Amino acid sequence: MVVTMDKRIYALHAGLCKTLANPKRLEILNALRDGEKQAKELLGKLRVSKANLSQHLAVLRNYRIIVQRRDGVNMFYRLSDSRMIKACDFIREVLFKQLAEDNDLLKKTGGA
Amino acid sequence: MVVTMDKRIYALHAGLCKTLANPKRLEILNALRDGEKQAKELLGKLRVSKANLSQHLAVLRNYRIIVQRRDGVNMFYRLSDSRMIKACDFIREVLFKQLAEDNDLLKKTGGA
DNA sequence: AATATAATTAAGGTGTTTCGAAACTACTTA
DNA sequence: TAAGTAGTTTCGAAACACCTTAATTATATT
Repeated sequence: MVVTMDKRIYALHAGLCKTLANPKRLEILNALRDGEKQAKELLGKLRVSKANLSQHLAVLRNYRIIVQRRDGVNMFYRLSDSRMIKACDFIREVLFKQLAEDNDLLKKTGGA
Repeated sequence: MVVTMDKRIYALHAGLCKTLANPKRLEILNALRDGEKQAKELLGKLRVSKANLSQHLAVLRNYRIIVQRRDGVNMFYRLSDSRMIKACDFIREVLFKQLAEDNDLLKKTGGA
């Protein structure tokens, strides 16, 4: 019983992580970092089709990473929990550490 | 030029996030949380085939989330950067918040 | 050298993700 | 109510991830 529970938690946890496993969705979350944005604004920032943006926003909405608000004909989106972007930031730090390591290696070997 | 750079960073960032986007890999990382473990031990904890475990470990190794050490015929694995598990923990907190919200909703509506 | 143990790699089938194109819905204003 | 703007959904194709089985590599023991 305990085993089954754990397995289900891991599946849900992985589901949430999946929402971060795409460059465009990361870009969306990053754009929403400092507050609410119109879908139209996002469309301007990211170089994506309207449909595709909407699809990615739907993924984030379905996993409740972002919340939607309508104002007339416009849709506004914002992050629903800042911990999600904190998680992103930790992972980004790991990435930069890796890139720094690669750079060190390159310098030491002189690219040979 | 700046745009291209950013796009590549997002792609690499997403790659790193992808390593978390699987229940079994999350379980592996969780098992390594408090120190090095033998592959054999992991095989005991997780209910996975040896080949499949090895594949998941390879993914984590390729993205340098874990590091490998051989001792005779045995392989030992450990986390290479604790920030990765911190990121996991933030996401897990978000998950538990969501589950709590669902539970509240259920109570309020009485399941009807 | 032969066998055993621990782990990895390869091949192949199945399911999932992603994206573009086209159709559709919701709201606003003339 | 017709047309316009903003956004969403559906469908199908290509790419990718995942798991199983079978073969392979690496080290240790007899």
